[in-house]
Amino acid sequence: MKDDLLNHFNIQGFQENLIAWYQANKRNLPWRENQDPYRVWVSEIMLQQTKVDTVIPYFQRFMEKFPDVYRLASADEQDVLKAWEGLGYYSRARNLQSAVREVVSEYDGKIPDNKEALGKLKGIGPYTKGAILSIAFQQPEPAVDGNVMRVLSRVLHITDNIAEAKVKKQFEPIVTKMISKEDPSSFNQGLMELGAMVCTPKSPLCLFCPVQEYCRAFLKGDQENLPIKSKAKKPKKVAYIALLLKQGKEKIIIEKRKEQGLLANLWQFPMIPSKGKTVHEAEEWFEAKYGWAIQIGKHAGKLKHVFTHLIWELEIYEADVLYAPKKSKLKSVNIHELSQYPFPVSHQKMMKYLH
DNA sequence: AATCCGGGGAC
DNA sequence: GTCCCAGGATT
Repeated sequence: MKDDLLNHFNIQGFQENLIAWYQANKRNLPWRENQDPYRVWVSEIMLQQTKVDTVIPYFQRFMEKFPDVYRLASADEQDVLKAWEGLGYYSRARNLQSAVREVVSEYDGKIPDNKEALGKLKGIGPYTKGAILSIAFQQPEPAVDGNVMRVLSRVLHITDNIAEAKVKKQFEPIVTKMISKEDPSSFNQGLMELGAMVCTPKSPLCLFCPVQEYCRAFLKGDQENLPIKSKAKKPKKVAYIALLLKQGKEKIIIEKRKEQGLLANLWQFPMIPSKGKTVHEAEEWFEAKYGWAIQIGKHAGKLKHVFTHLIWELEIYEADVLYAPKKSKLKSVNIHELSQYPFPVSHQKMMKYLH
Protein backbone atom coordinates (compact mmCIF):
# COMPACT_ATOMS: atom_id res chain seq x y z
CA MET A 1 0.00 0.00 0.00
CA LYS A 2 1.29 3.46 -0.83
CA ASP A 3 2.71 5.36 2.12
CA ASP A 4 1.83 8.80 0.78
CA LEU A 5 -1.93 8.24 1.00
CA LEU A 6 -2.37 11.02 3.52
CA ASN A 7 0.08 13.52 2.04
CA HIS A 8 -2.56 15.81 0.56
CA PHE A 9 -5.39 14.78 2.86
CA ASN A 10 -7.07 17.28 5.18
CA ILE A 11 -7.04 15.22 8.33
CA GLN A 12 -8.36 17.93 10.63
CA GLY A 13 -11.26 18.79 8.37
CA PHE A 14 -12.15 15.10 8.06
CA GLN A 15 -12.03 14.66 11.85
CA GLU A 16 -14.25 17.67 12.49
CA ASN A 17 -16.92 16.66 9.99
CA LEU A 18 -16.93 13.04 11.11
CA ILE A 19 -17.11 13.77 14.84
CA ALA A 20 -19.76 16.48 14.45
CA TRP A 21 -21.89 14.11 12.38
CA TYR A 22 -21.41 11.30 14.91
CA GLN A 23 -22.38 13.49 17.86
CA ALA A 24 -25.53 14.61 16.07
CA ASN A 25 -26.59 11.27 14.60
CA LYS A 26 -25.34 8.47 16.83
CA ARG A 27 -27.86 5.85 17.78
CA ASN A 28 -28.93 5.38 21.38
CA LEU A 29 -27.47 1.99 22.16
CA PRO A 30 -27.42 0.32 25.57
CA TRP A 31 -23.61 0.11 25.70
CA ARG A 32 -23.42 3.84 25.04
CA GLU A 33 -25.15 4.72 28.32
CA ASN A 34 -21.75 5.15 29.95
CA GLN A 35 -18.10 4.26 29.36
CA ASP A 36 -17.81 1.49 31.93
CA PRO A 37 -14.90 -0.59 30.53
CA TYR A 38 -16.69 -3.85 31.38
CA ARG A 39 -19.80 -2.85 29.43
CA VAL A 40 -17.67 -1.65 26.52
CA TRP A 41 -15.75 -4.93 26.58
CA VAL A 42 -18.82 -7.16 26.62
CA SER A 43 -20.48 -5.16 23.86
CA GLU A 44 -17.39 -5.29 21.65
CA ILE A 45 -17.13 -9.08 21.99
CA MET A 46 -20.81 -9.55 21.19
CA LEU A 47 -20.57 -7.22 18.21
CA GLN A 48 -17.80 -9.24 16.55
CA GLN A 49 -19.26 -10.37 13.21
CA THR A 50 -22.71 -9.66 14.61
CA LYS A 51 -25.22 -6.93 13.79
CA VAL A 52 -26.18 -4.27 16.33
CA ASP A 53 -29.87 -5.21 16.26
CA THR A 54 -29.04 -8.83 17.04
CA VAL A 55 -26.79 -7.90 19.94
CA ILE A 56 -29.07 -5.47 21.80
CA PRO A 57 -31.34 -8.00 23.62
CA TYR A 58 -28.40 -10.30 24.38
CA PHE A 59 -26.43 -7.41 25.85
CA GLN A 60 -29.33 -6.33 28.06
CA ARG A 61 -29.90 -9.83 29.44
CA PHE A 62 -26.18 -10.47 29.86
CA MET A 63 -25.73 -7.29 31.91
CA GLU A 64 -28.64 -8.18 34.18
CA LYS A 65 -27.21 -11.66 34.81
CA PHE A 66 -23.53 -10.67 34.96
CA PRO A 67 -23.40 -6.96 35.89
CA ASP A 68 -19.69 -6.80 36.68
CA VAL A 69 -16.45 -8.74 36.29
CA TYR A 70 -16.90 -10.52 39.63
CA ARG A 71 -20.34 -11.86 38.77
CA LEU A 72 -19.13 -13.13 35.42
CA ALA A 73 -15.92 -14.58 36.84
CA SER A 74 -17.78 -16.59 39.45
CA ALA A 75 -20.54 -17.83 37.13
CA ASP A 76 -20.91 -21.39 35.88
CA GLU A 77 -19.70 -21.65 32.28
CA GLN A 78 -22.92 -23.40 31.30
CA ASP A 79 -24.90 -20.37 32.52
CA VAL A 80 -22.70 -18.08 30.43
CA LEU A 81 -23.24 -20.27 27.36
CA LYS A 82 -26.98 -20.30 28.05
CA ALA A 83 -26.94 -16.50 28.02
CA TRP A 84 -25.04 -16.66 24.71
CA GLU A 85 -27.37 -19.29 23.20
CA GLY A 86 -28.30 -18.34 19.64
CA LEU A 87 -25.69 -15.59 19.31
CA GLY A 88 -23.11 -17.85 17.68
CA TYR A 89 -19.32 -18.02 17.84
CA TYR A 90 -19.57 -19.51 21.31
CA SER A 91 -15.82 -19.42 21.94
CA ARG A 92 -16.33 -15.68 22.36
CA ALA A 93 -18.32 -16.35 25.53
CA ARG A 94 -15.84 -18.86 26.91
CA ASN A 95 -12.85 -16.64 26.11
CA LEU A 96 -14.59 -13.64 27.64
CA GLN A 97 -15.21 -15.45 30.89
CA SER A 98 -11.65 -16.79 30.93
CA ALA A 99 -10.27 -13.27 30.39
CA VAL A 100 -12.55 -11.78 33.06
CA ARG A 101 -11.30 -14.39 35.52
CA GLU A 102 -7.75 -13.31 34.71
CA VAL A 103 -8.68 -9.67 35.30
CA VAL A 104 -10.04 -10.62 38.72
CA SER A 105 -7.05 -12.75 39.71
CA GLU A 106 -4.20 -10.74 38.15
CA TYR A 107 -5.46 -7.15 38.02
CA ASP A 108 -7.57 -6.86 41.17
CA GLY A 109 -10.72 -6.76 39.05
CA LYS A 110 -9.63 -3.65 37.16
CA ILE A 111 -9.63 -3.93 33.37
CA PRO A 112 -6.14 -2.98 32.10
CA ASP A 113 -5.90 0.42 30.39
CA ASN A 114 -2.75 -0.36 28.40
CA LYS A 115 -2.44 -2.23 25.14
CA GLU A 116 0.23 -4.67 26.32
CA ALA A 117 -1.86 -6.19 29.12
CA LEU A 118 -5.19 -5.82 27.32
CA GLY A 119 -3.94 -7.51 24.16
CA LYS A 120 -2.86 -10.60 26.07
CA LEU A 121 -6.36 -11.35 27.35
CA LYS A 122 -8.20 -14.18 25.63
CA GLY A 123 -10.53 -13.07 22.88
CA ILE A 124 -9.12 -9.54 22.68
CA GLY A 125 -7.44 -9.04 19.31
CA PRO A 126 -6.23 -5.90 17.55
CA TYR A 127 -9.72 -4.52 16.91
CA THR A 128 -11.22 -5.10 20.36
CA LYS A 129 -8.08 -3.83 22.07
CA GLY A 130 -8.28 -0.55 20.17
CA ALA A 131 -12.02 -0.25 20.71
CA ILE A 132 -11.73 -0.64 24.49
CA LEU A 133 -8.74 1.71 24.77
CA SER A 134 -10.37 4.43 22.70
CA ILE A 135 -13.98 4.16 23.90
CA ALA A 136 -13.48 3.35 27.58
CA PHE A 137 -10.11 5.00 28.19
CA GLN A 138 -9.98 7.81 25.60
CA GLN A 139 -6.69 6.67 24.10
CA PRO A 140 -5.92 7.40 20.41
CA GLU A 141 -5.62 3.77 19.33
CA PRO A 142 -6.92 2.40 16.02
CA ALA A 143 -9.93 0.02 16.00
CA VAL A 144 -10.11 -1.38 12.51
CA ASP A 145 -13.18 -3.47 11.72
CA GLY A 146 -15.03 -4.16 8.48
CA ASN A 147 -16.78 -0.79 8.57
CA VAL A 148 -13.52 1.11 8.99
CA MET A 149 -11.85 -0.75 6.13
CA ARG A 150 -14.83 -0.06 3.85
CA VAL A 151 -15.03 3.64 4.74
CA LEU A 152 -11.30 4.26 4.45
CA SER A 153 -10.84 2.20 1.30
CA ARG A 154 -13.38 4.56 -0.27
CA VAL A 155 -12.23 7.81 1.30
CA LEU A 156 -8.57 7.13 0.44
CA HIS A 157 -9.33 5.04 -2.67
CA ILE A 158 -7.42 1.99 -1.48
CA THR A 159 -7.69 -0.84 -4.00
CA ASP A 160 -5.88 -3.63 -2.13
CA ASN A 161 -7.78 -6.80 -1.27
CA ILE A 162 -9.09 -6.29 2.28
CA ALA A 163 -9.53 -10.04 2.72
CA GLU A 164 -5.74 -10.35 3.06
CA ALA A 165 -4.29 -10.15 6.57
CA LYS A 166 -1.39 -7.95 5.55
CA VAL A 167 -3.77 -5.43 3.98
CA LYS A 168 -5.91 -5.36 7.11
CA LYS A 169 -2.84 -4.60 9.20
CA GLN A 170 -1.98 -1.63 7.01
CA PHE A 171 -5.14 0.19 8.04
CA GLU A 172 -3.88 0.51 11.62
CA PRO A 173 -1.03 2.99 10.97
CA ILE A 174 -3.39 4.93 8.69
CA VAL A 175 -6.00 5.31 11.46
CA THR A 176 -3.23 6.16 13.93
CA LYS A 177 -2.36 9.13 11.72
CA MET A 178 -5.98 10.15 11.15
CA ILE A 179 -7.45 9.69 14.63
CA SER A 180 -8.49 12.66 16.75
CA LYS A 181 -6.32 13.07 19.83
CA GLU A 182 -9.04 15.14 21.47
CA ASP A 183 -11.85 12.59 21.02
CA PRO A 184 -10.55 9.22 19.81
CA SER A 185 -13.74 7.53 21.04
CA SER A 186 -16.03 9.59 18.80
CA PHE A 187 -13.60 9.29 15.91
CA ASN A 188 -13.48 5.48 15.99
CA GLN A 189 -17.17 5.08 16.70
CA GLY A 190 -17.92 7.71 14.08
CA LEU A 191 -16.09 5.71 11.40
CA MET A 192 -18.03 2.58 12.36
CA GLU A 193 -21.38 4.38 12.63
CA LEU A 194 -20.77 5.96 9.24
CA GLY A 195 -20.02 2.54 7.76
CA ALA A 196 -23.20 1.10 9.25
CA MET A 197 -25.58 3.96 8.41
CA VAL A 198 -24.23 5.82 5.36
CA CYS A 199 -21.15 4.23 3.80
CA THR A 200 -22.91 0.88 3.42
CA PRO A 201 -21.60 -2.08 1.39
CA LYS A 202 -24.18 -1.57 -1.35
CA SER A 203 -25.76 1.68 -2.51
CA PRO A 204 -23.93 3.99 -0.07
CA LEU A 205 -25.83 7.19 0.75
CA CYS A 206 -23.10 9.53 -0.46
CA LEU A 207 -25.48 12.49 -0.72
CA PHE A 208 -25.91 12.39 3.05
CA CYS A 209 -22.25 11.73 3.83
CA PRO A 210 -20.54 14.22 6.16
CA VAL A 211 -17.12 13.49 4.61
CA GLN A 212 -18.19 13.39 0.96
CA GLU A 213 -15.90 16.33 0.14
CA TYR A 214 -12.92 14.26 1.38
CA CYS A 215 -13.85 11.04 -0.40
CA ARG A 216 -11.61 10.11 -3.32
CA ALA A 217 -13.86 7.25 -4.39
CA PHE A 218 -16.87 9.60 -4.64
CA LEU A 219 -14.75 12.03 -6.65
CA LYS A 220 -14.06 9.26 -9.17
CA GLY A 221 -17.56 7.74 -8.95
CA ASP A 222 -15.90 4.56 -7.71
CA GLN A 223 -17.65 4.08 -4.37
CA GLU A 224 -19.72 1.10 -5.51
CA ASN A 225 -16.58 -0.79 -6.57
CA LEU A 226 -14.76 -0.47 -3.24
CA PRO A 227 -13.56 -2.10 -1.16
CA ILE A 228 -11.98 -4.90 -3.16
CA LYS A 229 -12.59 -8.19 -1.36
CA SER A 230 -11.98 -11.74 -2.62
CA LYS A 231 -14.79 -14.24 -2.14
CA ALA A 232 -14.85 -16.95 0.50
CA LYS A 233 -14.98 -20.56 -0.61
CA LYS A 234 -18.17 -22.54 -0.38
CA PRO A 235 -19.01 -24.55 2.73
CA LYS A 236 -18.86 -28.34 2.61
CA LYS A 237 -21.92 -30.49 3.18
CA VAL A 238 -21.97 -33.07 5.96
CA ALA A 239 -24.86 -35.47 6.42
CA TYR A 240 -26.09 -36.78 9.78
CA ILE A 241 -28.88 -38.84 11.20
CA ALA A 242 -30.09 -36.86 14.22
CA LEU A 243 -32.04 -38.72 16.86
CA LEU A 244 -35.02 -37.78 18.97
CA LEU A 245 -34.10 -40.68 21.21
CA LYS A 246 -36.74 -41.42 23.84
CA GLN A 247 -36.35 -43.45 27.00
CA GLY A 248 -39.87 -44.22 28.09
CA LYS A 249 -42.47 -41.48 27.64
CA GLU A 250 -40.88 -38.54 29.47
CA LYS A 251 -37.14 -38.88 28.97
CA ILE A 252 -35.03 -37.77 26.06
CA ILE A 253 -31.34 -38.41 25.40
CA ILE A 254 -28.92 -35.53 24.91
CA GLU A 255 -25.16 -35.19 24.75
CA LYS A 256 -22.62 -32.53 25.61
CA ARG A 257 -20.34 -31.61 22.73
CA LYS A 258 -16.56 -31.67 22.99
CA GLU A 259 -14.60 -28.92 24.78
CA GLN A 260 -13.00 -27.77 21.56
CA GLY A 261 -14.09 -27.05 18.05
CA LEU A 262 -17.53 -26.46 16.59
CA LEU A 263 -20.20 -25.50 19.15
CA ALA A 264 -17.86 -26.48 21.97
CA ASN A 265 -19.53 -27.41 25.28
CA LEU A 266 -23.04 -26.94 23.93
CA TRP A 267 -25.63 -29.72 24.11
CA GLN A 268 -27.27 -31.58 21.27
CA PHE A 269 -29.41 -34.53 20.33
CA PRO A 270 -27.24 -37.51 19.32
CA MET A 271 -25.95 -37.34 15.77
CA ILE A 272 -24.67 -40.17 13.58
CA PRO A 273 -22.49 -39.42 10.53
CA SER A 274 -24.75 -40.91 7.89
CA LYS A 275 -22.83 -40.79 4.61
CA GLY A 276 -23.45 -44.16 2.98
CA LYS A 277 -25.07 -45.66 6.09
CA THR A 278 -28.35 -47.52 6.22
CA VAL A 279 -30.59 -47.04 9.24
CA HIS A 280 -29.56 -50.43 10.54
CA GLU A 281 -25.86 -49.58 10.18
CA ALA A 282 -26.55 -46.36 12.07
CA GLU A 283 -27.96 -48.39 14.98
CA GLU A 284 -24.81 -50.53 14.99
CA TRP A 285 -22.57 -47.46 14.81
CA PHE A 286 -24.41 -46.01 17.78
CA GLU A 287 -24.01 -49.15 19.88
CA ALA A 288 -20.31 -49.39 19.03
CA LYS A 289 -19.70 -45.76 19.96
CA TYR A 290 -21.88 -45.36 23.08
CA GLY A 291 -22.74 -48.87 24.24
CA TRP A 292 -26.45 -48.10 23.94
CA ALA A 293 -28.75 -50.40 22.02
CA ILE A 294 -31.39 -48.41 20.17
CA GLN A 295 -34.13 -48.88 17.64
CA ILE A 296 -34.52 -46.19 15.03
CA GLY A 297 -38.13 -45.63 14.06
CA LYS A 298 -40.09 -43.02 12.13
CA HIS A 299 -38.44 -40.43 9.91
CA ALA A 300 -39.68 -37.17 11.43
CA GLY A 301 -38.26 -34.61 9.01
CA LYS A 302 -35.13 -32.97 7.71
CA LEU A 303 -33.16 -29.83 8.48
CA LYS A 304 -30.43 -27.93 6.67
CA HIS A 305 -28.22 -25.70 8.77
CA VAL A 306 -25.58 -23.43 7.25
CA PHE A 307 -22.41 -22.49 9.12
CA THR A 308 -19.61 -20.29 7.79
CA HIS A 309 -17.57 -23.19 6.47
CA LEU A 310 -19.98 -26.13 6.81
CA ILE A 311 -23.51 -27.24 5.99
CA TRP A 312 -25.26 -29.77 8.17
CA GLU A 313 -27.90 -31.89 6.48
CA LEU A 314 -29.86 -33.52 9.26
CA GLU A 315 -32.27 -36.39 8.73
CA ILE A 316 -34.34 -36.48 11.89
CA TYR A 317 -35.55 -39.83 13.20
CA GLU A 318 -37.50 -40.85 16.26
CA ALA A 319 -35.84 -43.68 18.17
CA ASP A 320 -36.20 -45.72 21.36
CA VAL A 321 -33.70 -46.95 23.92
CA LEU A 322 -33.52 -50.76 24.15
CA TYR A 323 -30.58 -50.92 26.52
CA ALA A 324 -28.64 -48.22 28.40
CA PRO A 325 -25.34 -48.79 30.21
CA LYS A 326 -24.99 -47.55 33.79
CA LYS A 327 -22.31 -44.96 33.00
CA SER A 328 -22.43 -42.99 29.78
CA LYS A 329 -21.47 -39.84 27.92
CA LEU A 330 -25.14 -39.52 27.05
CA LYS A 331 -27.58 -37.89 29.44
CA SER A 332 -31.20 -38.79 29.97
CA VAL A 333 -33.31 -35.77 30.88
CA ASN A 334 -36.96 -34.92 31.22
CA ILE A 335 -38.31 -33.17 28.13
CA HIS A 336 -39.31 -30.18 30.26
CA GLU A 337 -35.69 -29.76 31.40
CA LEU A 338 -34.31 -29.24 27.89
CA SER A 339 -34.62 -25.47 28.23
CA GLN A 340 -32.00 -25.45 30.98
CA TYR A 341 -29.24 -26.52 28.58
CA PRO A 342 -27.51 -24.39 25.94
CA PHE A 343 -28.36 -25.77 22.48
CA PRO A 344 -27.21 -24.57 19.05
CA VAL A 345 -29.96 -23.15 16.88
CA SER A 346 -29.95 -26.20 14.61
CA HIS A 347 -30.98 -28.41 17.51
CA GLN A 348 -33.48 -25.88 18.86
CA LYS A 349 -35.17 -26.33 15.50
CA MET A 350 -35.18 -30.08 16.11
CA MET A 351 -37.21 -29.59 19.29
CA LYS A 352 -40.20 -28.64 17.14
CA TYR A 353 -40.41 -32.28 16.08
CA LEU A 354 -40.86 -33.40 19.68
CA HIS A 355 -44.30 -34.32 20.95
C1' DA B 1 -1.62 -17.48 4.59
C1' DA B 2 -5.42 -20.58 5.23
C1' DT B 3 -8.80 -22.47 8.00
C1' DC B 4 -11.95 -22.77 11.70
C1' DC B 5 -15.66 -20.73 14.30
C1' DG B 6 -22.65 -19.15 14.18
C1' DG B 7 -26.31 -17.03 13.04
C1' DG B 8 -29.18 -13.73 10.98
C1' DG B 9 -30.77 -10.07 7.99
C1' DA B 10 -30.65 -7.27 3.72
C1' DC B 11 -30.88 -7.73 -1.03
C1' DG C 1 -29.19 -17.75 -3.85
C1' DT C 2 -25.04 -13.76 -2.20
C1' DC C 3 -22.92 -10.82 0.99
C1' DC C 4 -21.30 -9.58 5.32
C1' DC C 5 -21.66 -8.14 9.79
C1' DA C 6 -17.97 -3.21 15.82
C1' DG C 7 -12.98 -10.50 14.53
C1' DG C 8 -9.99 -13.86 16.96
C1' DA C 9 -7.57 -18.26 17.51
C1' DT C 10 -5.19 -21.89 15.56
C1' DT C 11 -2.29 -24.21 12.41
